[in-house]
Amino acid sequence: MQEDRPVPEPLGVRQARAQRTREAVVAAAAAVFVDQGVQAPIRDIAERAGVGVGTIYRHFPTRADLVTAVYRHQIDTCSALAPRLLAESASPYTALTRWADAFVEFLVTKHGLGAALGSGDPGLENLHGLMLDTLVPACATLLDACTAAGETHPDVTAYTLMRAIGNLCITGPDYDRTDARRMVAALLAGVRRTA
Amino acid sequence: MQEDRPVPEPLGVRQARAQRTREAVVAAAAAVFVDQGVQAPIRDIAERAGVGVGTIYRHFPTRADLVTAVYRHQIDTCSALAPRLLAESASPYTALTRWADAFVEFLVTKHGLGAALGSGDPGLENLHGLMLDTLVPACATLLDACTAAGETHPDVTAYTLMRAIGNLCITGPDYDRTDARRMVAALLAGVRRTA
Amino acid sequence: MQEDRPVPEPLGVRQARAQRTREAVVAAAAAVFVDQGVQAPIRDIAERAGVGVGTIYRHFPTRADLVTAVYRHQIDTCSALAPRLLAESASPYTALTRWADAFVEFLVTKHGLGAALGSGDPGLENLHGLMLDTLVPACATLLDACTAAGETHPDVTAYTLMRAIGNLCITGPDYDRTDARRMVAALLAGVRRTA
Amino acid sequence: MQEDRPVPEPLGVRQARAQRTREAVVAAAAAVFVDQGVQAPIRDIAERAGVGVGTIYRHFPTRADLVTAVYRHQIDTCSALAPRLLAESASPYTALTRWADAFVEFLVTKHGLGAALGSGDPGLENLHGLMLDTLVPACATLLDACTAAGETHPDVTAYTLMRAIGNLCITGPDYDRTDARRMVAALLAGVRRTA
DNA sequence: TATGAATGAGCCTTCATTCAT
DNA sequence: CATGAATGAAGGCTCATTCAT
Repeated sequence: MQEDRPVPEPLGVRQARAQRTREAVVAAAAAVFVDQGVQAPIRDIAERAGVGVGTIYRHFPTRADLVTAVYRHQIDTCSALAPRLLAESASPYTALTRWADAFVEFLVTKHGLGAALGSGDPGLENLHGLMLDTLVPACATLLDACTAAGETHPDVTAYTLMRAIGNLCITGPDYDRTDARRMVAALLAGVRRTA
Repeated sequence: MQEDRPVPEPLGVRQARAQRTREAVVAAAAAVFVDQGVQAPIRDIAERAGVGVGTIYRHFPTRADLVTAVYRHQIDTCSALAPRLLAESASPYTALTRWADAFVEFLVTKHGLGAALGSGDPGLENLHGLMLDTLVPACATLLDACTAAGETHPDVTAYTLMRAIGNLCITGPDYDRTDARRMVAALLAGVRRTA
Repeated sequence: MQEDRPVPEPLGVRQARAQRTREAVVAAAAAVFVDQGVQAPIRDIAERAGVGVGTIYRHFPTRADLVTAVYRHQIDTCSALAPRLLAESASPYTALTRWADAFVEFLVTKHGLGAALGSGDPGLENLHGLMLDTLVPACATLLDACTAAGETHPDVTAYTLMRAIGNLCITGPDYDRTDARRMVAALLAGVRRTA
Repeated sequence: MQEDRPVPEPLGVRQARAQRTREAVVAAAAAVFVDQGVQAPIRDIAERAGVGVGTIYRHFPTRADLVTAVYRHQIDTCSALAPRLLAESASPYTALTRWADAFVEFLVTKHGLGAALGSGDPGLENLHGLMLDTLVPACATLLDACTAAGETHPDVTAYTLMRAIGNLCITGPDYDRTDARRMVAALLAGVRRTA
């Protein structure tokens, strides 16, 4: 007595359309976040995406869901970079600096994310958690290798280092990405163990 | 039922009262900023100060004016510390690290100020300007001395360094003042020229 | 060193104005409640009162506060009626029926209050509490006297009776105040102990 | 990539499936009404029934249609009870009280229906009409018999009585079904003509 | 000067309803 | 027939800001 689904195939069509809508929302949100920061009104995002506010809420019940979606892909990419660099680089510390370069590049091109991470804003805990779950382990891989090789001080944790790098990437009119890069480089130089 | 005006007060008395009101507002704002951050509702500050909201607007037309007033004294103190440390310390770099310690101490005890500085929030430009006008020269005094002594890289500007330190002092649940101190120390170690 | 209040008298003027505003809001709310019920949009009430929504929220932080204010006076009046009727009437039961008449009259002229009382709507607990605190004791005075005189069944509580009367006063197109009065009369006849 | 239509189903099969869907919706609605009242969101009902919201709108264009469908069967049962009780009972009044007991039982176990009936909510007129068309005649059968036997006051109409009973069955935290039963019994006692 | 009542723009969120597939 | 994504009107609530007294 099997249930024969009345509409088996057309579902894919609708799902595809919904997926496109979802992506349009994410793209619009990313753009608006650059302009206005992650606290931008939902309505602005909806308008930019050309959808109704209800559509945003359907796909992303909370603001944090949307923020997370916007940055997830890039966070994953950044995370996946760590083991690759570790394998390719001459030393763990070199890998760490290269990875930090990539992380900085990611942060400074995502205006507002750094501030979002540091804001402690409730409702952005998902994003915070995402960072913790993906980037911190990636960073830890590199840092542990450095520590094992005696290249860095052992009392610096991956989380603290990432948070510090994130903070250093909060740019503004008189402190641009070049400054951020230079300061991050200095920070890494500072944690290097002078053997 | 005529209005019987009381004897008009001497001008000095009125001004003194206004000054006291102003100080009460600043004190209340400082307390509220610690609890709620610099974006706290004006009304909360007014209530804490025991004045009407209009009074706050009279004394501080913009929020930035209030934020600035709250931190001005401490900023001045911090600024005045620089030449003293330079005179007392064995080397310019030592003076710089000590001064940074004091600056970090100031920032991490002022919940939300670090974030305010880094937020790029329009309306907080006054505070930004205050930093520029007082702390940057103070920091520059030390940094220039370091550079002159060949202790630091010459391509690090006082403004950039201050901004970086400010960012590193944006604390949170998992990144406290101890972490901030350690990261600032690492940053300064990183800008030191290894002669 | 006494604080001499700078503005002692004008306060009364403003307070009087605020009081008038408050009363205008209550009057508008009463009218709107008749038209739309107690769940009417706050904006509608504000428009009817000729004030901004903020003014409503200033005076009545919750909807229940407003509902309560609308009916408080009449509830108090109704409550105060009970001892008077008890003193004037030939028997406690007569007093009870007269008081019920007054209560019914109050309810049926306040379209929506009966439904509000019976709705169990959270947020209207204040009103419920007001009823409990003022009308139930008034009713109990009469009912206890009846019971003491052996005129009514002792297992009917004042609260239950009031609630029942309230329910019977939920009128509609085909069940008007005349019907409500008749049904309440029948109910009271039913609780009368046939000696 | 041509659409390969499956063999078209016989009409009867499709209709049967539609009927099952309809019944699933009614069952889900009944359950949701108990939990949330008759104003529950349509989506909640659709989810509980495992269908899309569009399906509900197809079968029941208005909310009242759905409410009506949910209670129709029980209303019919209750209605059919009247002549049976009249035949079985010792007196018309006894039949009336027994029928009222059944009606009360129906109402108090259907959370929210009593309030729905008394709310005067436009859009629930269908339900109102259903009551009028089926229950009122049933009640009238009994009431007319009572009046003819001189057991009740002739000026109480069946509609008014039913409405009153319905109102008395609006229960809440402090007025439960036991109270409702007692009050209905009192009401009926009150309309009894003391010969 | 100080007050604080009043204003209303603005944001959030829910949900009834439509319609293309 | 069934689906459920999309829409957008509607209502709640907050708070910066003004201004008459």
